[in-house]
Amino acid sequence: MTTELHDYFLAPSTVGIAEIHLLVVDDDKELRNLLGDYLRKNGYRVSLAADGGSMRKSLAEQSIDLIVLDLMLPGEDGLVLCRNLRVHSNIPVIMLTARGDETDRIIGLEMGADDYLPKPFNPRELLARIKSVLRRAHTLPDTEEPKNGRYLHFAHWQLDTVTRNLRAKDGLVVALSGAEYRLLKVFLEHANRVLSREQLLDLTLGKDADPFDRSIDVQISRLRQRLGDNAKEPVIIKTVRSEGYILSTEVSLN
Amino acid sequence: MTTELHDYFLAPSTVGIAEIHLLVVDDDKELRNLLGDYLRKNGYRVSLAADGGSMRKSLAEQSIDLIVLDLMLPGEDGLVLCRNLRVHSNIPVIMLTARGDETDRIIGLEMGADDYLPKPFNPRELLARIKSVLRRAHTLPDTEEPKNGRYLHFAHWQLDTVTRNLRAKDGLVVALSGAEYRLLKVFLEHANRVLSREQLLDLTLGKDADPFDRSIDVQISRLRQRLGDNAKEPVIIKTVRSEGYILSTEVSLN
DNA sequence: TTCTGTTGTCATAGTTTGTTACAAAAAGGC
DNA sequence: GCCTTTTTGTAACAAACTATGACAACAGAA
Repeated sequence: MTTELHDYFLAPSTVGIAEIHLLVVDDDKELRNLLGDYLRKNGYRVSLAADGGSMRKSLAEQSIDLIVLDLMLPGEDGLVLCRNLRVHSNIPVIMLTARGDETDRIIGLEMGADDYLPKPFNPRELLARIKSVLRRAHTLPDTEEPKNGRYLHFAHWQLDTVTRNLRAKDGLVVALSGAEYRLLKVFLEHANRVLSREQLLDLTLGKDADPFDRSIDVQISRLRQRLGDNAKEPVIIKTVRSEGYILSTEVSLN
Repeated sequence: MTTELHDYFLAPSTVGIAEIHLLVVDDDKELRNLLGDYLRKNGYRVSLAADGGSMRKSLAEQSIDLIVLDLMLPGEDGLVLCRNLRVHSNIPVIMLTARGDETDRIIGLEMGADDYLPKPFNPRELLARIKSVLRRAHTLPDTEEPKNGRYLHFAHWQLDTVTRNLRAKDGLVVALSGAEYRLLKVFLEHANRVLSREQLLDLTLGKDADPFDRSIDVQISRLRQRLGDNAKEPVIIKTVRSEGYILSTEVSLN
């Protein structure tokens, strides 16, 4: 009896049963404590941070499920923090901002926030958004897409869900076929995890695996070519021998 | 009471994304109809359902933007329905419930409702919440898109059922032929759903499908040209290989 | 009638995707 | 090391599918 990788992915719902740990980052002490109390009263474990430094400290020491981040922070800007979070982890972020300005909202989402809440807000509203974002974030395997806003972020690549293009910030555009798009999307949704051919088939085509089906290999090969990833020394999608493939986001493509 | 000519000009009947389609699910017939009338008077398109069964039927047949769901339903419980909705779709839900009980509110949000309204409520309150939830749900960082040529978001269009013109908010008017009009109308009525060639033939011509009929393909091609949608990279009407076509209003669902 | 625009059919070209076959690479045994 | 087995990469082929120009039939208007 072997333990299959598959087993690890079947029950991420258990994550939701554990106590969920939020990190509230706001420089306004009163608001911070108020939020902390309110969220605790609603069943969350809550840590607080006043600035980017203590935020990083908390992140290093604890396992955080979601960050509530004020846009305006002394020292570092919330947007910068948010972008860094996006690049270095996939902890969901809800941004708070002083004005309900459309521009801010766009910027917030561009920077990779999972949701956005203009001050002043109703705490109930925040609660609802936290739940909603967590729901999306924890729907890891199968079915629904956690498309937050328009793009899926992959370092500084963006997968355009409308055109099915992959766009780099520098303007480079890569057109993908349907299958390539689905495959890459699945990888992005499960970044930094090994995905077996079985899983990939299931997640892209809803098909179950014929034990000797090489179609995934071929699609991987095609996708790598599109992404400019060399199979001999792949940087984006790596092969895990006899297990499957993994997309790694710990990659800088400069 | 006379109908004046100018009424026609002021309020041409239109089918479009602009018209938002609500589904009210409540077993109390009187309240249901009352709500329906009230919401229609306020500019929404409204469907009604008395129980979980007819709710599902409506959802299968029509493109619904938001559901107003009573907590207490005969047969299936509203909460269960709500949770199922959450799992299987992302249509926003506003829950109605008999008591203004805090517990219920929490439960409602737990189950994934986007908002919650205790009975008895002021219909204007419901209206406000509907707007608020829709605003949140439509959190598309959309509109301006590049670049070389026209890239219009489809939500900005309206199909005029009198003149059979397609009108853009910016004043642009596209005249459609009869077949194109019927086709687009069907797409709008079933936005964000994949429609098979068979269905499209049936819905536009009442014809059933000859398995080797390419006429839909040709009409799609013509419609795309009218809409400025490039077949290589369609934004409005996308091809779903071996399934059919889908009109997407989201800058999403894959 | 003639003219004009609409619509279905057909034919052709182009795209996408799974399968197969074989070479190359990796892992192990000796 | 060298040989064998297992696994992966991918070119090449084939099958399935889609896009659309061209044309003819048709309909309605002038």
